Amino acid sequence: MIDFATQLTNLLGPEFSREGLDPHLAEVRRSARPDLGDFQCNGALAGAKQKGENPRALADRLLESLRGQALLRETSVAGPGFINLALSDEALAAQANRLAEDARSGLTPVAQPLRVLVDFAGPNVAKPMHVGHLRATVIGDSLQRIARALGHQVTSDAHFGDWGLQIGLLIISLEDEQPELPYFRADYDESMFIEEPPVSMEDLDRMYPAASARMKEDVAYRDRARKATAELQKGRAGYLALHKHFWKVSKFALEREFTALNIHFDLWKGESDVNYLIEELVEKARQAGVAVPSEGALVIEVAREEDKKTVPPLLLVSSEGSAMYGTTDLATIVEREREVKPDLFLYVVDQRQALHFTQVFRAAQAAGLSQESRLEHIGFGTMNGTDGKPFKTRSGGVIKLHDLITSCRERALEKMEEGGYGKELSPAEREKTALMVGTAALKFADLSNYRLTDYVFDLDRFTSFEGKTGPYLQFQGVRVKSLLRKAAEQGLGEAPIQVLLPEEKALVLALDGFNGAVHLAFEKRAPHFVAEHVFTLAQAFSTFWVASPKILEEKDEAVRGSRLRLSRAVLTQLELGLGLLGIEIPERM
RNA sequence: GCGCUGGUAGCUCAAUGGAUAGAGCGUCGGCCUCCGGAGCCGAAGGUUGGAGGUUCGAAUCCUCUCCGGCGCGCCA
Repeated sequence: MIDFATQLTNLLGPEFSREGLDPHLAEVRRSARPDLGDFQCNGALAGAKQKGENPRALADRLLESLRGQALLRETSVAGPGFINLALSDEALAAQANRLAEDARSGLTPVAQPLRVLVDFAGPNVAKPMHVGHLRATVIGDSLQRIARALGHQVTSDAHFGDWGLQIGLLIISLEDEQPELPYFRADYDESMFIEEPPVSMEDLDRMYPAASARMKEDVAYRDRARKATAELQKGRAGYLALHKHFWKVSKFALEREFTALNIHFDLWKGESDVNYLIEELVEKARQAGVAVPSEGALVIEVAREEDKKTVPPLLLVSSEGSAMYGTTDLATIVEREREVKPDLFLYVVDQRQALHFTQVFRAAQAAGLSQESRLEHIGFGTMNGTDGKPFKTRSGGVIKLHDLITSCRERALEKMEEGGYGKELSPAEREKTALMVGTAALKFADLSNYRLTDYVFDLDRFTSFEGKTGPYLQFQGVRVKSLLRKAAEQGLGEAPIQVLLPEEKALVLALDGFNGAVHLAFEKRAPHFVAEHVFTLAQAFSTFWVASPKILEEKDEAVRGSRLRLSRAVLTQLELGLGLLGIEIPERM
């Protein structure tokens, strides 16, 4: 099925072409003036400008052959040359029924599916996920869901940060704590491997910040860490064994969070997985003259004449001989080009790393590893506390994602109990629902903001069951589920949708906007368009709900059946739309 | 210093160069013999940070400027 905006655009397109104008000018959108029409087209204004004629006259000619179209009840030209289009009742009803029958709720796949690689979350070894990871995770997951829904072939990768200096730091930190471990022996070999990990996640969490802080003041310590890093990368067996331990311990802890958030990755590749490619990568770049020595290191120059800013070179090999952040990113591109062959790479990473990605993408182009045009950095702003500053605990520490999820879940449970809802649920179900509601609060709050803006985290506001929140949207879904459940119990069936009330018309038009919202969200790589749509839909439903009270008691079977079918269509779209944001609707709450 | 971002209602945020800039919260006023009222309807509240410019038309594009956040070679 095709949404109204597209149908109308397709109708007007040939008319613009006939006038010798670009059919793109025919783009039709929802009207800003519902009193004048359901949809509008502004193309006559720009078109008349090109032709040097009166826009109203042009608009009139464009509309001539549209008269008598079954789709339209009325067409008119207003103001300087706005084209207003009003839909016929028949068209509205027909579209409503098509939407209700469509399991995809009107969502159409893209004409040209792409292989899309989504790199997001980027959790690190030894560092529990904190609030900073929330946005990357939630936005990245939503983008992968949206891309899949549109028919793209998506591969998602957590891109585990398990390489580089942080591992070197952990190694020397552990060496100081437990020098007796076999992994530090120069003659270590695999037969000495001990299955039991030498550290717990708590140990890593304690060691890393301490070592990181010490490195900043203690130059000798930093050099030791860098040396350990270089040795690890060169394949020192004992260090590789430690790396394996760190990796396993960290991944186990991280998966707990991803499971709670209902987030899935196709790949859980780490930076260490591309280490085998680095030597060849560096050698080729050096031979091709792309990589050049500079201040003792090996770099790829990426500055360009047209740059307004100075773009520093990408550091390929440090003076210590170790691969850097950008190096592993380049190697990762090589591996992805070989194994996934993406048409599009999306890197969902904090906006503060924009410069880094500029460097990597240019270097990838320069070294012939990929095409810059296919590499995209999807940046995002930070999550701040109610004081407007980056979100911190009272003592000034970083809040762990796990604790954040826990407090959302607990608050959701409190709200449910406060309102006396969910009483019929078993304690286990209630806990499960509370987690669903809590994560919905967290995700919707994040995804309803445009990704590049910073936003203020306010637990009370986000977990509120009223207003523009995840729980409110779930609640609307729960209401419909309850209605449909009762209808089924009473043996009340559906019937073709009739659009009788203005609230029903508004609801059908809202439903019809889903397809456009999802496509726009992917084009802009901005899930908030979906969030916005779902909220608009929920509001339209609520208005309809009040305008057509007691559907179950409606005596007219056709009217009752129509409203039940319309309600079910709403539920389908709410579930799909919220699903694109990674939010589930419980049966009861 | 250079660059990237953001600045919209009291607060938190939307708005693919289009008509009268919209929501949520808060405030004020309505609607409960209600399928889940955690809802709905209405009102007040704006020189879109400021100044120029482009355009038939600017929150949106350009220039300058003020304020906040951030980034600028051996961390990731």
